[in-house]
Amino acid sequence: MRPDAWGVCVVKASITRRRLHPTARREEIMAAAVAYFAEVGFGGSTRELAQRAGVTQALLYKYFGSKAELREAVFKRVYLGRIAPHWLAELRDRSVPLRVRLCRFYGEYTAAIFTYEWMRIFMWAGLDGDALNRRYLDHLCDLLLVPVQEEAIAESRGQWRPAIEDVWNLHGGIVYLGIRRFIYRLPVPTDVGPVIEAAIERFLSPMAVGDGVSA
Amino acid sequence: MRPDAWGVCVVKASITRRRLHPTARREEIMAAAVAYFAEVGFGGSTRELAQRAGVTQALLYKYFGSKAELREAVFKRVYLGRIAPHWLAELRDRSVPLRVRLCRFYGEYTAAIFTYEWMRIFMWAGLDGDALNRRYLDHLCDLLLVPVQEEAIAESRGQWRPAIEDVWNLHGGIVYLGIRRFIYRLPVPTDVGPVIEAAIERFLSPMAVGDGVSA
DNA sequence: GTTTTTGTTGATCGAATGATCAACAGCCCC
DNA sequence: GGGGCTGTTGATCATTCGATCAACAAAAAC
Repeated sequence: MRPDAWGVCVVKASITRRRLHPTARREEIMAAAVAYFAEVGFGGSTRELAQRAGVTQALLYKYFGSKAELREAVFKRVYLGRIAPHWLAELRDRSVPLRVRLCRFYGEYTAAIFTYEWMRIFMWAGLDGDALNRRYLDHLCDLLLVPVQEEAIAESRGQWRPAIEDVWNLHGGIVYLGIRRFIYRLPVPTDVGPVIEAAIERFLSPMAVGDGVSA
Repeated sequence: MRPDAWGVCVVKASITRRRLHPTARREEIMAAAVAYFAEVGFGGSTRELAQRAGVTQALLYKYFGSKAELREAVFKRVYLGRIAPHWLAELRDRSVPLRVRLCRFYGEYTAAIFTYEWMRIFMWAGLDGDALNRRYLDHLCDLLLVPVQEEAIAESRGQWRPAIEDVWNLHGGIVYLGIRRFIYRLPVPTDVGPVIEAAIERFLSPMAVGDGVSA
């Protein structure tokens, strides 16, 4: 392991020993931890993590009191600030057709969460029964899915009243693209835009029925 | 642990020591393994598994050569025979409206896979990068999703040609119900039937456009 | 250049893990 | 009811795990 550090000089193995500012070192460890735990889950060993971070295993405990603490830090890093504040405002902007609003929102949302790290850590955490996971989805529902539901009712002038489960179905169908790609490692279209737009079109299809008659 | 075995008589702890037929014992271990690994993943210890199965840890190795072998047996148990052969025939039966066929199929399909064990073991295996996982989904796509696509084209007399990604979107939206319930442990409707029917209705909505004109 | 500070390491501990083996004991057969 | 087959157990081994600590050395302060 780390064959590059064992090139010519075999005597002094600690060539690369560098002293970093605690903030920078902590950042390096965090980055390695996110990548490592995303790959193998939180059952991964602190030793291999340390090796990937280019430090000793003992050093991890100078920055994180325990493995659980490191795990929590990884969660916070992955979850925090993942929901952009302007998404709600965009979803509520009734000067724009709902179809366009939804396409924009899910374009940005999938751009934010369709990453190897986010998708997998979220799933590992879900299986582990972590509370942060549930809290994130509850928050997502209250903050974004319910507004989608309300905007659909508003745009159809009350003629179409989708259940929240219909919005979850739209959401799930889209998120499942990321699950197929990053969890199951199946091939999915590189550009998910058209697929998402088609899904949104179908989601809004009940609106066209009442709309055509009333106009 | 096993407090019931330590009731009055403390001297002889092996009261419950029973000799079972190898087939029966193997079955007991398998059942315990499916339940245990579904809960905690394959990182769970053989000792706790043995405890739940009511046997010693050493006995596991009389029935399975290694933990990996036991794991494979659990996979096979969970995957094998999960896709009912008559589903394809039902999906192909053009004497029944496609909407009805899809509702019946996904009613039976979700009844088959929306279990704690199947959902979670499938997800653990997916994150672990197991090949069986990918093979199952490839098989599912070829055997059932492509037929759904073809039947949609046929029923619309070629007027609507959904992409396979549209079928995946339908599928994902439905499966996501099980993910929310068994992976994220979120509340979902006890009767998912109406939700699924609504999703199928939206999936088929493009058909209504061309259909009304041509008739 | 010397001293001080502190980021970093190698060694190590106790607990838990997968796996093995001789010894035990329940069940079948005569 | 007494052997004998074999399902089952307790003890044990070698690793690996998370976590700790004194000792080292690179950067900062003077």
